[in-house]
Amino acid sequence: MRKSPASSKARRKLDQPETLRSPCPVAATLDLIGDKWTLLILRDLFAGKSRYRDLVSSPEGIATNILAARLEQLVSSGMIAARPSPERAGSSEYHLTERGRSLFPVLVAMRDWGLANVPGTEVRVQVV
Amino acid sequence: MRKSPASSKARRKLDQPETLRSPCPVAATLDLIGDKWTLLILRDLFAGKSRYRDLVSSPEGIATNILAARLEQLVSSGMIAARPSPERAGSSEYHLTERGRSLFPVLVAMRDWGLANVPGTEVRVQVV
DNA sequence: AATGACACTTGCATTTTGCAAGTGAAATGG
DNA sequence: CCATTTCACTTGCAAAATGCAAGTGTCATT
Repeated sequence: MRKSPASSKARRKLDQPETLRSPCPVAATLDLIGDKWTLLILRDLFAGKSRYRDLVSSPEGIATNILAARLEQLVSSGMIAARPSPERAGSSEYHLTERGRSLFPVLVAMRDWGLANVPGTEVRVQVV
Repeated sequence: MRKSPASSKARRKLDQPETLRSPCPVAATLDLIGDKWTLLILRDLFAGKSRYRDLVSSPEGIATNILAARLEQLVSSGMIAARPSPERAGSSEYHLTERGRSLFPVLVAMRDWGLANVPGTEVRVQVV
């Protein structure tokens, strides 16, 4: 299909802002993942999904422009990598990098808190 | 000072949206804390801060209208409680509830990830 | 060749964020 | 007691982000 979705940046700093808003590691992490969708995309990748339509079809109903933008940010920040799809020429699959995988404890902590605190939640795919 | 900052809601559901966007506990947790400021406020409360001006003066420079709005949401969702301030009549101090304290593992996981992945971050207050 | 599916992009309305100034009440100083 | 300062916000508005719905280009299928 079209050009690579990943926009490689010269001397890329893994999409952290040019200057940190503070030296706090929590703040820096939030600057990368602190929105309502990014961790859900990572959740799905942990669960084995890899194609754009897999991610779009998750139950939360992410908007396609938001998904595309988040995937680009995740590639740019080194959490995921896009690989050519074996199924469809010109298309990509998305996979977690080591850096992305290292967010697993964050996902687990959020999953556990949600299960303990929000009635009506349940784990359906036992990954996170 | 003026009326209580906490807006008590009839049959309050701890500020979870009326319907979950999915049964996923990660999604439900993100709906409560998935922005760039909420966890930083909780971080400061874990660190022992309790007054509005303490929170405003954190290094990240939160906007006052955002801080007020987040405090209201946190009270509404049961993570923190507002108590009358012993220092200043009509003013409140904010303190973590049990529910708020149970977010500690989320903060720790984010702190640890940030320290490992974002150069220039460091822990200054050894709470999270 | 026509049609359908996929991976987005686009235009625009709505919502959220955040700046800067302002407000009301309490505390402080003279 | 009055004036000033401080605190805890609120307000108005501009900018940015979000998200709906339609559209586009390419690949796969019929």
